[in-house]
Amino acid sequence: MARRQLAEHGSSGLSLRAVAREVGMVSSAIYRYYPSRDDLLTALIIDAYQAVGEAAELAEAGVRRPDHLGRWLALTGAVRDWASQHPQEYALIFGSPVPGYQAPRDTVDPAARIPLLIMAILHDAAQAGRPVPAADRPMPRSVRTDLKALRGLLASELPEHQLGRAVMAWTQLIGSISFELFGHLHGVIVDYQGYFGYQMGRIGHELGLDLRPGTE
Amino acid sequence: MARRQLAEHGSSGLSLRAVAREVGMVSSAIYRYYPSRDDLLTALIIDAYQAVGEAAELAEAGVRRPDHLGRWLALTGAVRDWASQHPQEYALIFGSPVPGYQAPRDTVDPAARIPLLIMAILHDAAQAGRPVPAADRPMPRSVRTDLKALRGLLASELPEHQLGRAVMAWTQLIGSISFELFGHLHGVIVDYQGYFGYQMGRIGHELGLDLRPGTE
DNA sequence: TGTACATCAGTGAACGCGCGTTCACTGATGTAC
DNA sequence: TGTACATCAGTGAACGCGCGTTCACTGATGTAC
Repeated sequence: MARRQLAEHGSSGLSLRAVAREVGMVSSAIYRYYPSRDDLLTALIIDAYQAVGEAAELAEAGVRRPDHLGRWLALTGAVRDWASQHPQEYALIFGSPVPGYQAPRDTVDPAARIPLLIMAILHDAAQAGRPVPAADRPMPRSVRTDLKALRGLLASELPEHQLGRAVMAWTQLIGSISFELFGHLHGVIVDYQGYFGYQMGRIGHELGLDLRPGTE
Repeated sequence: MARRQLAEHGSSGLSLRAVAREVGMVSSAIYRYYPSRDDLLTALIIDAYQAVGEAAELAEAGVRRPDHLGRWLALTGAVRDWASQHPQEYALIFGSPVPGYQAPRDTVDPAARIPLLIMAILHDAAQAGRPVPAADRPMPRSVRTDLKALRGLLASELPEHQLGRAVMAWTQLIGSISFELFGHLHGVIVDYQGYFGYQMGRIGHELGLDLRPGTE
């Protein structure tokens, strides 16, 4: 019961007592469900990753499969929307790490949901015959090694420089949302949504998602 | 005295009592220098912005003026170095906002130091005859308006799309450092420094900092 | 169908801790005559 | 050169608060016979 309530409610404050308050229980009752604060925190973090991942997947799934740029834009827009609707949960997963808390392995898979979705779009684009933009500059050997390992992990066929672009795109997506949410563009950008869309369009362009298929 | 000690010491913990401990005073002594925790926090934030700004300026100033890409790489490398040497201070200014704290106007100027330096590099590059990359996609009217206002503020002559790229580059710089520092690339990237340099090189390339002068 | 007991979900008081803030104070340093 | 007083930098005890955690408990629900 309370577990479901927790899952539905989400966390607006991240202390054990705040969570208890939110679900209308006394703080000690939480210990019926989680052995300690850190375990509660882990559950909240996993919940948040799943929630944002689901939002992204849902939006992305609503776009025609061959429209790869559209899928990228839907995904990124959904992440931004989710973040602005759940700023506390967003900060919990993408803000400063909680001091003294070490994330366990269980958080890894949920955290990978969105990056995997991005990779899937790039994969589909290549599969559909969309040319992968050429490498525009030399990549250091060590970076190539890291990205080769990643490619093995994903069983992907994309070239390293395209995987590098994907990791950059994922970094930029979260970096951009954090900058907006944490107020670093205050006084510079007024139409955040417009600026975000423009940015993500440019990144999608760099990923080659708007290139005509079969032009390689 | 204690003020200087504070300035030299920096903040490794951000609570008033932690700062007092660090400078070897009793917590109440802090009130001799700052009327409240929020004022202390403001001072620490300004200090941190100035410190990272100074590190960036110093590194950038060490590069030959015509080497615009080198200046960008020096600047970004210095910010990353500073961040990894002062993770707490970095999180204070670029991590999740402190709950209940509202940054006053005094933080605006120090916070603008690095973005202004980035703009200066782009300005110098254009001045030196380096062609500014053409706009590659249409920019929404609202974004154009925001960037025009920014251009007025800076008394700059750069075209809007180049200013947009500059804001993106600034966002990417901090986004990339945060991703590394907050552990989001754990297990994916091993050689963080190499990957960071590669990334910043690509961004400098997109800014046109490696284009031959006079080729426009 | 009724009684006896076990399981379960949650309560409420208490603990020790670090926090921001206040207040009366102490003792060293500087200034006036 | 010596005394009297003001200023200053920092001390130490105390406050109320929210935190994570413990513990003995209560009362509702489920199961056995």
